[in-house]
Amino acid sequence: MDADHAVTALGALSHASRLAAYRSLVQAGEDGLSVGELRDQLELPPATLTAHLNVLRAAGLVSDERQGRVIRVRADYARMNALLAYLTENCCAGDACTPERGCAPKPTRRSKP
Amino acid sequence: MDADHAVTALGALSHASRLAAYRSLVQAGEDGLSVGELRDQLELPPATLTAHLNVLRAAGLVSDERQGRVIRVRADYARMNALLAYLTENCCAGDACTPERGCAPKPTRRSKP
DNA sequence: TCGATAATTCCAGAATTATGGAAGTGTGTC
DNA sequence: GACACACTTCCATAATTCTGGAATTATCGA
Repeated sequence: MDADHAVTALGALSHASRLAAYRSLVQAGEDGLSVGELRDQLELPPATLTAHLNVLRAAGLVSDERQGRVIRVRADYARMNALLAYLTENCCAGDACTPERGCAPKPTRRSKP
Repeated sequence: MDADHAVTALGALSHASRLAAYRSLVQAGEDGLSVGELRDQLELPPATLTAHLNVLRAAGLVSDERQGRVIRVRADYARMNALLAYLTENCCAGDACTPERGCAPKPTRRSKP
């Protein structure tokens, strides 16, 4: 994950409809959801939903697979984890903060020695 | 963290200059950086940097404190962790995925019983 | 082949966001 | 007070993103 990819992914998620769609997919797990199921949940016109899905696709946050007439969409967990890791990379000036543990710098450590 | 706050935070980070600024602050740790230090790193005109900082401030991702003539800016780790948690909330249909561990659903589990 | 269903692309007007020069607000120093 | 410095606000232009109707593509079943 480099800066450009991160910006693209964050931009893709920074819209109420797209974030809602993405979260539904994350919560749906590996089976994902069909575009129609997403449409029912979000109540968006088809063209609008497709436009949003295209943004998520371009960002690599979801993948899809045609199954007959329906297209099944899934969240890409690897990419999500890479994004989360990027945001916290080398955080807190080495003060024992990791993506696993969360970031919480020690309460006191001023610059003056 | 609700959907609106998450969208605002993600939107704030979805810009190359703001993401770079935020990551610098995350990596700087609790001491943060002054606006001038950020300006030197990012090489942006003052008005442009201020506009970006205002977006990060409005999203609650950074806080600042005036110290004499300089303004010191810090990343808000609590808010960052809340955002990361929101993205992975209830993920993977309960298949043992947590923000701590990352999301990696089991390879096979189709819907058909 | 024909019709129905699922989803997409095309397109253009509406809305939002980005950029940075010029002017303004605090703050410290002489 | 007068000046320099650090940063902000104001504002107008430019650039990007959003939205959804209409037309199009793809698949399935009869």
